[in-house]
Amino acid sequence: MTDERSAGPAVAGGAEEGRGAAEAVDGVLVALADPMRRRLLDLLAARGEATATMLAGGVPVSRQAVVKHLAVLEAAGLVSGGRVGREVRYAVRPAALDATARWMAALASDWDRRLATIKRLAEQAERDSR
Amino acid sequence: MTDERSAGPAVAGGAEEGRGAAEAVDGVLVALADPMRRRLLDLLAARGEATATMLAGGVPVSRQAVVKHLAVLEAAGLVSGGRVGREVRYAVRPAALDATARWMAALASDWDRRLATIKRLAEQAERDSR
DNA sequence: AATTGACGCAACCCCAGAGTTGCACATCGC
DNA sequence: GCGATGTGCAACTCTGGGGTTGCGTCAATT
Repeated sequence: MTDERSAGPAVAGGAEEGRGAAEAVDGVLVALADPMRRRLLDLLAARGEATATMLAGGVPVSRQAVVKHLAVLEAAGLVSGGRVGREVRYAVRPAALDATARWMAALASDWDRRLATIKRLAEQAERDSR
Repeated sequence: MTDERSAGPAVAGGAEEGRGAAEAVDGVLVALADPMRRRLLDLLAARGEATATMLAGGVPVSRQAVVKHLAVLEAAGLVSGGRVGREVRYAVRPAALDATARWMAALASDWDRRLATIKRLAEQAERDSR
C-alpha cells in the first residue's frame, strides 16, 4: 500500500494551494451542503478506503454520479484519491474539515463579541438617558 | 430595545425545535454554502442590526433577493428577525453557527481516529507478514 | 387625508448542478 | 489472446433555487 495519503501534510490532491482561506472554506461548505456528499463521506470514513464503484453500491445513485461527487469533494480537499492498478481508491482527509470548523468557531466568537459590544452600548445609552 | 435576542437560550425565531442535530446542521450548511448569504451575514454582524432594505443597499441584488436569503438564514437559525413598527430588524445568532462548528470538529476528530486505527492495523499486518 | 417609505405576495426567467445513459479505453484473471 | 471488470469522457434531461419585476398593503409623517 502506498501510504502517500496517510500522513503527508502536503496536499496530494493538487486541487487547492495558492488560494485564500475564504475560497478554501467556500469549497468545503459547498461540498458539505449536499446530503449525498455527506453520506458518501460517511461511507468513506467507515470503510477507510473505497472506490467510486464500491461507494455506488451503498447509495441509490449511479457510479457516475458518485464520481462527480468525489471530484467535488477532492477539489474541496475533503478526500484524496490515488490510482492502484486499474482502480482509484479514495480516502478521507480531516485537515480541510478541521480548518473549516475552526473558521466557523472563530466567526461565531466574533459575532458573540460584537453582540456583547452592542448590548453594552445600549445599556450605557439607557443609563445616560435616565 | 427589546433584548429578546441577546441572551435567551430559547429559539425565538421559531424555525427549529423538534429536529435532530443532523437536519439542523444541514440547514446551516446549505445556508452558508451561498456566498451572497455569507456576505449578508457579514454585513449584519458589522451593523449589529439591520433591515432587508438596508442590507440591499450594500449588496448588488434587489431587496426581494435579500428577503429570500434572510428567510433561509432564519430557517437555519443563523439570524432572527423581529418587527419594530413598520420595519423588520434582523440580527445575527451565533448559537447555530457555534453548534455546527462543534459538529464539524467532532466529525474531523472522528475521521482522525478512524485513520489512525486503519494505519495501526496496516502496520500490524505488515509486521506479521514480515 | 394624502403621501411616502417599507414590507409581503405571486408570477416569472434562467442557469448551475445533480443525475442519467452510452460508449470507448485500460487493466486484471484465465 | 480474450472475456470480464473498472474508469473516463461526453452528451443529454430536468429540477431547484437565485434573481427579477409588478403590485397590493400597512404604518409613519405632514
